[in-house]
Amino acid sequence: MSDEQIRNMEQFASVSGISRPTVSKYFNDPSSVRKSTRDRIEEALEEHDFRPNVYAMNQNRRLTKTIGIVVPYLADPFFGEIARVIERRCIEAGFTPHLFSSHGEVALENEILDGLRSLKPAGVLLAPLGRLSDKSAIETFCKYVPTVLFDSNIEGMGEAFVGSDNHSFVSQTVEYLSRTGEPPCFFEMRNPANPNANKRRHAYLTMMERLSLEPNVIKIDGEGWAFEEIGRQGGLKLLAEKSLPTDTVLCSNDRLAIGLLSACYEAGVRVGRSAGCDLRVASHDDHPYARFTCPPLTTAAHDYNAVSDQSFETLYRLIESGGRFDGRTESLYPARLIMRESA
Amino acid sequence: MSDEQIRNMEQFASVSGISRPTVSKYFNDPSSVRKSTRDRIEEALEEHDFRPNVYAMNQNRRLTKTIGIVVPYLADPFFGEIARVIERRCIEAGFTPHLFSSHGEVALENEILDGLRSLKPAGVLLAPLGRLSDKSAIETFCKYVPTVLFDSNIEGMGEAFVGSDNHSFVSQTVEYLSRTGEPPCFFEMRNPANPNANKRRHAYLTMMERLSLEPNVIKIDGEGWAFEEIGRQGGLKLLAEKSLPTDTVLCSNDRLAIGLLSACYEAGVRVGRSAGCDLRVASHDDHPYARFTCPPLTTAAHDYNAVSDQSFETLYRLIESGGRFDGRTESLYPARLIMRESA
DNA sequence: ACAGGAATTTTACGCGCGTAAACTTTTTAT
DNA sequence: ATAAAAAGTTTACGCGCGTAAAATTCCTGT
Repeated sequence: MSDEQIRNMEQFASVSGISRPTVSKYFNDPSSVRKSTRDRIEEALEEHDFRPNVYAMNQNRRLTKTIGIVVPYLADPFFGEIARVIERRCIEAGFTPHLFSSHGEVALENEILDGLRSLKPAGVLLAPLGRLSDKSAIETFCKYVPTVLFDSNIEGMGEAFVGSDNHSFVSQTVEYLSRTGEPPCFFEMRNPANPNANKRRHAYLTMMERLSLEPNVIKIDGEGWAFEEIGRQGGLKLLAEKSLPTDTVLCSNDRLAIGLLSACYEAGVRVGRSAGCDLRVASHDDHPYARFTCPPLTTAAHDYNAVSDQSFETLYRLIESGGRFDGRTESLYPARLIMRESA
Repeated sequence: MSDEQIRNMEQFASVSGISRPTVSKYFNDPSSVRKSTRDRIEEALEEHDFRPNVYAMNQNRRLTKTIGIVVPYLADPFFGEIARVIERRCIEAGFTPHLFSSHGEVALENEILDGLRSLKPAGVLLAPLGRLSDKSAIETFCKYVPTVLFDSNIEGMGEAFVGSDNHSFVSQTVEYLSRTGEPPCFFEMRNPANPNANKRRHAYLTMMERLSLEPNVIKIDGEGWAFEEIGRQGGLKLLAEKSLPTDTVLCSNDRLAIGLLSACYEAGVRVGRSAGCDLRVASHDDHPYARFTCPPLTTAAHDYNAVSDQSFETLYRLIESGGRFDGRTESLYPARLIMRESA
């Protein structure tokens, strides 16, 4: 590596013996220049390790190579994992991902969207807060920025939605549970923030009807994103009151189930499907910690990779199409039942 | 809000009746202009909602208002939580935080640092991977960018380090455990990625010696960041071989402990401090899930807020000081023992 | 009312690169 | 070999804002 510092593309172009506009083309898309020139540039690149100024690059470009990724709550390992896979796809495709977390707050979600607009990203992958989201803020945002929603759907927002097929999740768990024991009651938050929760309740009710079983929805109190604690408190209350209607509980999501299992342990209720157990608990999501609960949690797993890949692919097509699709598409991925000890 | 779109600061300045350089000053630091002008600008701002072009702003600035935050593994809720608090501090202080996760990979850590350099951030808060980190890459990075290390220390790197006092963590748990029952053995990974792990082992050995007790370090196999699974496999092996030397296990960190508790449950080993239990398990970190394990985990808690605040404060002072401190400082925060059921 | 300093305006330049147009060279196809 | 097409070069302009210097206006205290 040479000692003299290259300060701008002009200087770099001259030391590499190529004109600046061509070098500019190269950095925009290496495959857009002839192989022989590409080689010369890359040779010079190893010599002088020059990187074009990000700000100057993007300031006067029609479209940046930036992709925004917004998740509602990054302390949830589920989103940590999704973000990881999506980031990787972006980088592989030559984009620069920018990751944001709303941390469960509408104000922050709006701030992020605001800031994102001034980043002028090529596109945005948005997993909104859900019920709490400021619909009109998101709608306005989507008007200016090509956006694909994922994980949680808000009707009509964004050019497409990619998520999991909640009916597939619930139908598998309900079918399995009612086939192998008492039919499940459904354990959820009274005012779920996430729209998936509503879809899951509906799917539960539909499935129970189809199986000619009596549905039973248990709604527990609590607000916010501390689902485990909410599940735990709700569980403790139910167990103390002995008001569980069946010996089989299907939780809306794994984080609630983690709290419920903790409550069961504390209350001395044995959870599991083997003989001598008092209660079966199952759930949905296959949270990264679901396999470490006591007992390990039977759950319906997301196809993390499929959702991540499809989210990015859809956004990529959207960007290529100039930011608009003809119609809003929804891609839903089915679940895979993961049988563990809890049910 | 007016219908005519403001395209640049020039136009905004004219509609607000202020000169462009003054408007520029305002956006750089609102308190740097007279209150009367500030009011006029903010009035116009409500009318036309103009935001200066980020790229043009930063391109020709001595110092951007960007702060980079790098964590080793974002799917770990511990870092999710820390990132949340730090991001908030940055925003409050008028900076724009950019969050990155190395996802446990050196190559990615290096890429992030590379990309960060071209972002020309005012400063960076870096929680390195640790043992796996490319020391020379980090050293080079720190030469160009004012950097404060946090969570995991690499000797001599960065202008300062802010983290937890591992001795405080371990001394409290060891003291408590040996006072209330059999002295603990120490449960850790054979090749821990995180330097805190080494400090904790040393602290354990020191404490045991001080208490005139026989130390016993158990090293389990496994690589990577799937600590829970590593802890679980290690635990299953130990329990099957019945090779645990004492009935009290102190884990290096909570994620290992979560795995170990899962193994205990599977093996039918009753964990807890009450009568009739086979094993006591304690640990360090107060992971967000530690209170939901079965039984809830006795652990030594980080002062999350103090570490986050101090990290940001230190970086802020560093930026104000022009990017260099006279000497490298290390701020260590003590732990708080959290007694739960597991020990 | 006035001096003195602070704040603002004017003027002017440059940052580093995208991009367009016209021209020249190289490659590909006939 | 020759024309057509593709790729590269030259030249030139502009993006939106930071920033510096000089001129002007404003505010504060007396």
